[in-house]
Amino acid sequence: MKEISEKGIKTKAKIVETARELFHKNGVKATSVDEILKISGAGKSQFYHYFKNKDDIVHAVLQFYLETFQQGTGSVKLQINSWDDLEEFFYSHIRGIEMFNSERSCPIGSIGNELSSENELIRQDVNLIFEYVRNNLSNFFADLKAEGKLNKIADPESLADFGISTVQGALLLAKVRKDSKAAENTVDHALKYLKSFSQ
Amino acid sequence: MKEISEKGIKTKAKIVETARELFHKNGVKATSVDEILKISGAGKSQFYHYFKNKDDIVHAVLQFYLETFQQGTGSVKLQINSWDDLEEFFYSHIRGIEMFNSERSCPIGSIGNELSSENELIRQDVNLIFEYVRNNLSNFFADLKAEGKLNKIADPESLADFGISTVQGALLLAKVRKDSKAAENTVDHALKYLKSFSQ
DNA sequence: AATATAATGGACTATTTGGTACAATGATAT
DNA sequence: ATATCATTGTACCAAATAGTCCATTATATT
Repeated sequence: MKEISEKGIKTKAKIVETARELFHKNGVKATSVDEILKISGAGKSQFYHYFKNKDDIVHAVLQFYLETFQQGTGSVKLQINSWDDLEEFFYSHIRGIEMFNSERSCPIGSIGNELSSENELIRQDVNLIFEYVRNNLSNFFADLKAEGKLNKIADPESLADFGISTVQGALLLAKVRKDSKAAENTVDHALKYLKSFSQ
Repeated sequence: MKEISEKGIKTKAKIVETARELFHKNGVKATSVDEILKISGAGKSQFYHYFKNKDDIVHAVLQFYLETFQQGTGSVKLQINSWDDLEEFFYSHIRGIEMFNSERSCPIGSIGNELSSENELIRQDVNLIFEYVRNNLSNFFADLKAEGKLNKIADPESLADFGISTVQGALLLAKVRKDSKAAENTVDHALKYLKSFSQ
């Protein structure tokens, strides 16, 4: 496979989209290649024409998420330049899980949890995305601090860690509870804490 | 299987212990029944003598965790009667993952993430444990409040949600990063926030 | 000792899994 | 038109999986 035609791009994208949905809904290990193919309408030869193996499509799905963040095309915006933006960042995750009746957690964290111990490359993929998010949060705090709008004792990076963790934990809790209320509470408190450094 | 002998109890316990370790290390779906048997040294007939099916042993493992909490026999203590106890609750989780070089997250949350969408009973098992932990945290805050030692605006239950979420998120982040520092940061901040309600 | 019941060993099976082989078709550039 | 290369359909395979069956051994009760 050297080149890839317009048609091929479509086929490939369809497979990735289907895989993404199934991974999010049921998990990676609970999703068979055959199921992806059946739903996407593609054949087996198509799948292995575009992907080396099953791990490779997990990689492709994670790549998709990263690009979505980078291009700002998803429902979660990482252009955080104000406290309002930060609020929006947090609450967009809550809205995200509510769209699925709190029956799913974070599609990225979920893959990280399931496969980090088994596949080092996938762990790195997930980590890369987390780092990307972390940097965006961290930069927001650092910028505020440079402007003297954030308490001097505040450490931007550790606050960013705190931000990611609370979101991940909140989404997991929502899924286990099948209720988004605890996640909302978590996010409310986390935001309140972060804002307490504002000055 | 009506009664179960001393010997049987041992065999069963050995199987549960092995399963618990493997589920924690690799995940439930990544662990085959055969692998559990091979490592525990038990045979197939033994397994299906004591457990209905694979889901049933996941249930048994979760039951074990619940009992460990209830009996206070594990490394995480839920008898929280002081801020020191709460600190210990949080940091014992950090120590827990560091014991495994930050290559594992919470064994319970992990199962919740992997199986909640597929098996409703297991989701309820995990939820029950989370509720148990939540109640312990919540009661601590409520007691403080009753004594006038906690800010009146503080809501014990939502603070408990916040506590569980941060721990879960912290552990997940540690696993994906293969580093416990971010988890420590998270826990530090969470504790600081919770203590800010003290008075 | 006889009986009942629990505990084991291990072969077997049906199904699902990820992955391959290979031929056939479609498009495209010269 | 033809050679080339991407795309697709489908049959196939070997390995792994969860779960069954049945015979045998251990243990305890009478």
